[in-house]
Amino acid sequence: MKTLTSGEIASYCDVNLRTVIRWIENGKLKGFKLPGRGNNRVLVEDFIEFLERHDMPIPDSLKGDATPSILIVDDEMPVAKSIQRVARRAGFDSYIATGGFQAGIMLSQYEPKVMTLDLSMPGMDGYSVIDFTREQSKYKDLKIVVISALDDISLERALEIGADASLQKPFSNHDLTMVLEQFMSM
Amino acid sequence: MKTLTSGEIASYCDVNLRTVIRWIENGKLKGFKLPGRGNNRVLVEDFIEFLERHDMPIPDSLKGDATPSILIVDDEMPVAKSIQRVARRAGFDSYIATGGFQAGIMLSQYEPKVMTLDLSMPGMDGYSVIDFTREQSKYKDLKIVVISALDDISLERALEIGADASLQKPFSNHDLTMVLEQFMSM
DNA sequence: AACCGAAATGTCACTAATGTCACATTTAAA
DNA sequence: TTTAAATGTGACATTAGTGACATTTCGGTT
Repeated sequence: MKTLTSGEIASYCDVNLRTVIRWIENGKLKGFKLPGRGNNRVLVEDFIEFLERHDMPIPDSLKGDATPSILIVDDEMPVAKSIQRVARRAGFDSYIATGGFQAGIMLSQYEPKVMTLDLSMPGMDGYSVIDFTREQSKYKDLKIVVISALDDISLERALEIGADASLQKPFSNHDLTMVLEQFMSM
Repeated sequence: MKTLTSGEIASYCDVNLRTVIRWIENGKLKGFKLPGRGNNRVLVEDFIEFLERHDMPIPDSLKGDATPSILIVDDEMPVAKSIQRVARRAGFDSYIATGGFQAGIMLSQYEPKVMTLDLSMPGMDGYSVIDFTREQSKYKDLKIVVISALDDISLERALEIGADASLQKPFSNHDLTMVLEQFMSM
């Protein structure tokens, strides 16, 4: 729940402070007032929404974490570690979840940019994970990379219901790197 | 009767600590002082009233405390629904998760006060869920109620590794109500 | 092109609120 | 008990809000 002052918004938009206050007064920009003399505060999310609504450029410093991460979901630790190595070599932070429950908590906690998902984890339906994630608008920007030893048809089905890429085991480090770099730079 | 420190309020409002103290001094925000040097404390309800009075956004983490909820983790929807009925009749809000992944996300998102957990869900190790949850200080106050058709020994083991109560299937609505009421009032 | 006028934005000075800093002291955690 | 983190305080530095007025912008008109 980070907020911005009218002054910060003024400098972000390269506009006079007076103008920002008028935007808020007119209801063009949603904000609220502190009890004292009524200094204005604007929620970052409201400001971003405002910028998008007016097709204004969004400053990098507002775009969330400076270091986007990767969540690796795989019950086989060796495999997970090897994915992590590739990720690290490409310069990305990553976390490993070896079960569905952990994956859910870590996804919610770290808000990674990319999630690699082993479709064939015992006792966990990868498809329903994709389904459930895609239902939540909160994760609409999350990229899901399905990794599995299953056949092509299974991978295609995963793509159909919302995965963004698929890799068949065994995958080449090069292919994985390409996919990660592509998604992490978006 | 939870209270907040001046520092917590400062970070909630994204305002300097000095300012919060001034608000309290001016009577704009109701609070009281500790005997020591007069460190400030503010009742959550007073703070919420203050936020509402000034049309300021109310942080999710405070809304949660206002209406503590229950997360029901069970893959069998009829069972989950029946637990939910009991919860509702006792006056509690509840959410249902039918898989580990969903459970993780919902736990993190709703921050329920109590989680009922079916130990014998296919393809999901209930013990590891308890283990993982207990490792995180964030969920140290979460009450875990294990519900299972397994034998006594399994239930006891669950209690040993961190569950707070156990109920054997089939459970009586009365027993469940008692457990829920006990934990929800803590 | 030049002109016009309304609406939006910028400027300025002044006052009040908020932030900063250093340091003593208390709390809470280990 | 020890130790690190949080809090309160005073003096002072910055920033924000306001009103009145100047200036720019931008569309339509000549």
